[in-house]
Amino acid sequence: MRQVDVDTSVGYALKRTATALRTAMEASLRPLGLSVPQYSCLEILNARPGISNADLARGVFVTRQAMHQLLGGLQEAELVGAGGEGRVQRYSLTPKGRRLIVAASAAVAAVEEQMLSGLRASERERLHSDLERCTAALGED
Amino acid sequence: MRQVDVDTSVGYALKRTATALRTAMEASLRPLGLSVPQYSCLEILNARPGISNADLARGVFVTRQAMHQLLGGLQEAELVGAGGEGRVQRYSLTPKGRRLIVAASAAVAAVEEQMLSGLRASERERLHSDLERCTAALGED
DNA sequence: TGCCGCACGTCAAGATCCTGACACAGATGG
DNA sequence: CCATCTGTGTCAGGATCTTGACGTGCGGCA
Repeated sequence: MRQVDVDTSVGYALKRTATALRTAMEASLRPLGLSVPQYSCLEILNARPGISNADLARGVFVTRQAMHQLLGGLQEAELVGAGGEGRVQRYSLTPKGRRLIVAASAAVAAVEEQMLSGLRASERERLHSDLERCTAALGED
Repeated sequence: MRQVDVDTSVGYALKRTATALRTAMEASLRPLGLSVPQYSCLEILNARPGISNADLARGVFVTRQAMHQLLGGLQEAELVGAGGEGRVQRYSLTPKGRRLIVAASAAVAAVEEQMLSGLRASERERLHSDLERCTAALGED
């Protein structure tokens, strides 16, 4: 029976890296008054305006309920606006939100650049490709 | 100013993979009655018997308080035992805990094998190396 | 047309984790 | 020898996320 070794396990390395990245992102976003889920929400909202609550939740990897109250806070801060015609509310960034996401995205890009500072461009693409292959392999139930 | 693109960002790919791995691990460990933090705790406890609460917390990437009540549940289930001489309690696996971690570790190893099924051995080592380089690059404040 | 499945939004409750705080043991340095 | 500091265990309190459930609208299909 195969076992798991903490030192050689790719899964543990993945968790370590993900945790370090999240910690660095939190520190980077704190001056802007944003948490990581809030930033993720704004980022996706910037890329896909008019998205619904449920689709947004899937993009940030949280439940619809969590996204719901997350959006409540962002609307309170006047960073996102809700404009829906039917039953489903469609959200988009306010001008204030658009200004903030530019700075936040740059801050996160700097963190990501620091994380990848030891890798060349070809190695970065290789890492990205490997990660997506792993995600795809886990997706097949 | 550089921005973040959801499709090409290594950070997002990292988050997607880590989330997929955690979800698969939860499904794999549920039949054994273990959550992911509980499994992580047992795994580290198996590798380093007699470890303290604080060291354990650092290994699982949670706070000491969270680890404290996590250990409470594991002691309730008689999977770990506490034997301390001084002020610091030293924890280790019970025979029951040792039996369970063997099965749990095998289940998690199977999930990890599925995740890496599309990569050859050399590619796996390469991925592991790249991830550790990223972690190291983020560690330098 | 009418029915049924499905996804969405939303409310309530519970669990998990974190922040803040306090007391205490052991190491360090005057 | 004593003061100080760091690390640890522990106790609330609060914030965040999840699970579970309910009502509603929308689209496929007989």
